[in-house]
Amino acid sequence: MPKNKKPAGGRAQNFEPRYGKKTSYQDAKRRPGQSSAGTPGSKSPGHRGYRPEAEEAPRKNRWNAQERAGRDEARGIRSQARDDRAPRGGRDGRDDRAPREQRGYGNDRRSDAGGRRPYEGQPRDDRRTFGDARPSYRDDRPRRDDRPARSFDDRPRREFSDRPNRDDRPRRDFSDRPNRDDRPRRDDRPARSFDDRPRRDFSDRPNRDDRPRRDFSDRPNRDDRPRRDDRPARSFDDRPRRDFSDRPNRDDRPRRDFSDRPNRDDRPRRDDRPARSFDDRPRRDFSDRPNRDDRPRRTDGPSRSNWAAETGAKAHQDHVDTVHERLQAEAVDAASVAQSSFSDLGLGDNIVRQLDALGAASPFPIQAATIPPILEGKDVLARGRTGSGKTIAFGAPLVESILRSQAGKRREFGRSPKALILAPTRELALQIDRTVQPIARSVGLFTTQIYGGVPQARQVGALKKGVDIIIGTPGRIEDLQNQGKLDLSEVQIVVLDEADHMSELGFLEPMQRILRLVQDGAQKLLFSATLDREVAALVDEFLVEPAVYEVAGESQDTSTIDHRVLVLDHRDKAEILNSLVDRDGKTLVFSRTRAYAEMLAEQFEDVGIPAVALHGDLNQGKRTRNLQRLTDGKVRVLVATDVAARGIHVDDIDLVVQADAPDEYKTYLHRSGRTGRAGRTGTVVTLITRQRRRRMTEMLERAEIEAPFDDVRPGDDLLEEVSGRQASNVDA
DNA sequence: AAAAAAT
Repeated sequence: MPKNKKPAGGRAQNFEPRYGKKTSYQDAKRRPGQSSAGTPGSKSPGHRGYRPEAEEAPRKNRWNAQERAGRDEARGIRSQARDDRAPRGGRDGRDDRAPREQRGYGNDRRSDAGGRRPYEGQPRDDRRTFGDARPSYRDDRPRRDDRPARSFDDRPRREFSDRPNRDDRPRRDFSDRPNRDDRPRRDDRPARSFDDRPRRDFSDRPNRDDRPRRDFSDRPNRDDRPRRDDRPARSFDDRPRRDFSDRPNRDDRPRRDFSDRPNRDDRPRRDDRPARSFDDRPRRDFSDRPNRDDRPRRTDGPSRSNWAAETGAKAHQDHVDTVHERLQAEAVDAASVAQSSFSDLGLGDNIVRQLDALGAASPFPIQAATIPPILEGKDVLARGRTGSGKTIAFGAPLVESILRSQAGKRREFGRSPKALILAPTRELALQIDRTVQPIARSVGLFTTQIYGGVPQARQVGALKKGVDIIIGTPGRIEDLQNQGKLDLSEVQIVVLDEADHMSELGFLEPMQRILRLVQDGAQKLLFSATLDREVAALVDEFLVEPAVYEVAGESQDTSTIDHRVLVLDHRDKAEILNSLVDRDGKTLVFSRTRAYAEMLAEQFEDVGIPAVALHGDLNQGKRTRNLQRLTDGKVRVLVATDVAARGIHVDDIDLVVQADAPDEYKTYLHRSGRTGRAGRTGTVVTLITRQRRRRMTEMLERAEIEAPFDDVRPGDDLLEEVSGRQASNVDA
């Protein structure tokens, strides 16, 4: 077998080599089921918080050298795959190209056929070494197999990002970049901030007001749209069919949602529609389920509000208003909870102090709403707008509850976890841990992260010592559970962050398997900014009389986000993207595919805009590092797939660019929610081609977002205006 | 299409 074999079913776009991969030699030494903790590399530490510093120092250089070699190798592979790409120095290397003004990428590139790659190549002499000198890594790389103690597998990869001696390293990626320091416009530009902008600029835009709404008025098939009834359930495309197909009494419903809604066009009715479609439904989901009533636990709380129950329908009919179905929720009036403190809500002093240290001095509305019922032990569904503070809303009461349940008990070595927090991406799991861990530590509880893409040893080691709260992603949690290294039987509280996403195809079944492993009486908490009927499959099986909460009056039009849609010709897209991200603030660019995300990051680099990518084809170390570089401000542009759409919090992202429009309104809401967090302002720009206007309009309707559409060409002042730069010849 | 376990 060739040593350099590729995975049989490997992905076409493997941008990163897998360092942690075991050789067949090592695999043969290890028996299935045998812990890897006994292998030489892991040194199974004897206590939590073990830092292998003694042997780490010498190892570090070796690993870094290897990493560099691997990265260069990856670059070689990549440029071979796209050998017509303009080659130049590596992303981390010195940039010896001409100054950016001479390179230019503005209107002068209009003639460029295709417009995708504005820069045709300079000679790739700065990379020649990789082509010839690479065989030592690629073909006969003896060091990989011969080294006895493979340190990569068991080392905690993530420590590289926060290692103190990282800053001391001489190889600084950005400090010696000429084009970064030289850019004068960056520092000189006067107050690029959004505050002095006239806020809503669409109102006085001539071309907008004058437009006679041509898109809709003269479209024949929109006014008399007969196709609507013929079309096979158009708006359910993005929802999992399973909810409807296998429910017996659902099939009987005469598709009321669409057949009796003829007047979508002249919808003034929207606001006066009294009760959203849930009230007339027979509440079949819960009342007649046999396994629900039989369950013995927590049926003692009669005051509990039911989901989809009459209690929820009272005060917020005016704003419970989406095109899509929503869960009926008990709205919490922000004003009514404004006076409460975390102490009032039932949290202990240590936790309150820690929350204060985390910057949460007083509870946000969603926190005030959910903390008391969670402390009471209720199953809770909560919908809180992006950036509204959901992590603390479940994290703090979870810690308090576990603390109370453990009161008087000593922390035993090897105890099984008592709480489980599940997230759809590793980055989100990490981020949740960064909030929950300090809260837990403040009362002497321990958390650990259980997610894939990193060696298991450290995670297993933590579990062996005993952990109270687990935060992770489904795959690795199931994996360790199957290996017998993780016992979920004592879990008392399970949190599903981004619960609607976790109920989608592909996630649902792992979630069901995991939830079946925890004790029947465990408390379940489901959180998401877009909580909807999609969670029904999980709610029906696992939740008992859940209370549903949302914050009253919290709709998208009260948010602090400006939404824009730019209509462009496809051939102009690359150039327009370049000018959109050429700005001072942090910009997050979304693409639909990993390959396009990677390509865009390179494209931006090629025009002198430092950018990194975040997607599932990168190894976890690179994912974590690239996200951190945006957080640190070492790079201002991150191009990501929807791996970054949900939950990820980076301070001060003030522009989100959707290079590919999302297909689903919920995706739009989550991507948009990476900006405008905690009351800050932000702009979301979506690029579409002309033929997509109608789809885009419909999606925005579902999202309840108003956004002006503007035709745009490269060089238009509108681009600078949208990206927050001062337009030269536009009078404010 | 992406994400989530390695292999």
